[in-house]
Amino acid sequence: MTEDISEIKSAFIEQMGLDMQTEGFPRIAGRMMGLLVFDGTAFSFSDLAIELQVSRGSISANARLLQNKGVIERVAKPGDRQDYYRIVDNPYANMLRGVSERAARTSQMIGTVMNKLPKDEEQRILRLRRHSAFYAALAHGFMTASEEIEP
Amino acid sequence: MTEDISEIKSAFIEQMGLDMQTEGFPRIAGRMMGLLVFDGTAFSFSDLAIELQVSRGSISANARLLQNKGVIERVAKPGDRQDYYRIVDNPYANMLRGVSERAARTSQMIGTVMNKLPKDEEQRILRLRRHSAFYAALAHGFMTASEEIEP
DNA sequence: CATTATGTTCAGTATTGACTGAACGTAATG
DNA sequence: CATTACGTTCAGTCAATACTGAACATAATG
Repeated sequence: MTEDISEIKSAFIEQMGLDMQTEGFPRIAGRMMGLLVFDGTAFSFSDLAIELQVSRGSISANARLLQNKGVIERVAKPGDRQDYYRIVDNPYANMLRGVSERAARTSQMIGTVMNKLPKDEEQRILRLRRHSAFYAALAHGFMTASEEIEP
Repeated sequence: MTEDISEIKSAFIEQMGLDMQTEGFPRIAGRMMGLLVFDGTAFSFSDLAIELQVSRGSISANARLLQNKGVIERVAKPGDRQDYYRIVDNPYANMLRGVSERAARTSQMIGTVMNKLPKDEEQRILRLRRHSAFYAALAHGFMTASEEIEP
């Protein structure tokens, strides 16, 4: 019943890679996150490259990406000048806040378009209002989810 | 203050195209949706091709895409054998349900991985549990948003 | 039946973006 | 100072995918 852990691990990592890819992120970013979530420990820059079997260039790019998203953080190890990365305490709330903000921005953008329309365009204004409300609801939903995770 | 409507319109359409593109959909699908939202009326197949300045092949592919997503619907006009498309009454709730289901599936996938781990892997199980909970919260957030829109 | 209108399919093209690997700059080490 | 370790950058490659346009199938029209 209990498979070899290393098999479970690599399956999980690959799955995370695919998931992130369908969400529009680079696959390597997903695999990197998967590795860090699964093991929980900090990995050095070069260990990441070895473990994930990718070039250092990719590690550099994707580590920065995940760091900017607030998903991983850089930590120092005394007596070692390599960069170490680990998953932050609650990566998910950070991610959600990001998505929520993007939705809110889109909602506002549509509101701006709406306000440019002459007053007598009632039907059109109504449609755009619904459209804007959709993104507002999205933003709200993400915020709710983020608070649910990190109360 | 009030710009020419056709300018607002094309700006809106292009913006929708870009937004959808960043969400991982074809740009034309976004523009098509933008046009249909902005005008609210049904467009014939060939009018869509003309208005959006794209090939009929693209209209065919993207209309099907949006139709499968429950965003637009095909309507018939008496005395005209062309296909007409219009935005459905509430496209947004449909979209949200789709995303919500995807998140729920991922949450379950992680749960499955979790259950394969031996019981003494407590820390790892805890990390995966949090991870799974994240996607569950996401799915829940989307559902909330969908209900908020379409009570 | 011949012609026209309509939508789909598919091969080819263009574009986008991820990834590699080598060159590079910088800082630590001896 | 020379060497080594490290991370970044960038040009080039590869793969995925959007889009076009022509060929096609189907059905309506005259």
